[in-house]
Amino acid sequence: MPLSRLDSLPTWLLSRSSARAHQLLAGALTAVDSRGYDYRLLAALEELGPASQATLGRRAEIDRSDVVAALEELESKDLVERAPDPDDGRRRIVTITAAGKRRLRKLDKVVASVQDDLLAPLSGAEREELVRLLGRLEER
Amino acid sequence: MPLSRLDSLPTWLLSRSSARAHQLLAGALTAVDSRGYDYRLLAALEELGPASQATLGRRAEIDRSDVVAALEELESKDLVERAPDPDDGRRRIVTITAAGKRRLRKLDKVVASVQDDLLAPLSGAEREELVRLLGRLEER
DNA sequence: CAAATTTCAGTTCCACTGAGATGG
DNA sequence: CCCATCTCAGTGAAACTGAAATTT
Repeated sequence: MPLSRLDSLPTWLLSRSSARAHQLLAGALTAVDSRGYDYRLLAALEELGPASQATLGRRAEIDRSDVVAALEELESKDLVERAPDPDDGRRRIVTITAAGKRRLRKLDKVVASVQDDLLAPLSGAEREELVRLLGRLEER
Repeated sequence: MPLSRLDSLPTWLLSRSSARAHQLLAGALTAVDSRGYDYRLLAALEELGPASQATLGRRAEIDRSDVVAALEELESKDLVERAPDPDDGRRRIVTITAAGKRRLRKLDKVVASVQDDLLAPLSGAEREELVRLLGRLEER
């Protein structure tokens, strides 16, 4: 029997797998008292080095309003520090702390384990192919 | 240069492509005065034939509470009809109307065009492979 | 009695918009 | 004057929860 209309729709399949990924991630991250924004911001910070909130938000693809709240929480946990940029009064420069780096290491492990869960039905070659194809989708 | 941490994460790639898919779909559907729930419900209706609201909701993966509101709206546009099930007083049987079928044809075209937009960077063989891999993810 | 269906009311999360304040 | 940044307040959609009423 052929796949039904819905079950072969790429948008439907993407939505389902993304929802499942989100569910796995959210569960694993809240179990270690973090949220998805935390990992994305910390990872962006390590990649970019100290950066303005706007730059971080663009890299982590988080809305400007949400960046404010998420960084406030990270700062309250001493995972990042924020200081005014001496060269540009509009900016606040965000820096990852030592505790932030340790947290990022921890989250790296958690996130890697979620990838493994999610991709369990696929072989190594298939996982690479999936990543490649999804990456190609971003080219426009 | 290697892919950065975020850019090669399957969960991240899925989240991005799903968000883009959702954005394309929502835009295209609101342009024809529909929403995502409408298409999923109408498609499920055509696939299942007349069905109870609960059955429809399970097939279209829409929460029981949201099914009620979405069907009320479809009924107000005369795209579906609801009648009590004579054999089971708990159920309301939902049937697609002629206008509903026409709307579904229209939405099929809209949705197909969104798939094409979304998958534009991929060849035909790659599209099939992507669908196959995403389908495999559901096996657990 | 247990289980399923429909419905209502309310919550939570995410992504976003608008606007104001500050500064380049 | 215009643009970028940071912040706050609020909006809207999507997904869900709890509970009640009805019926099997």
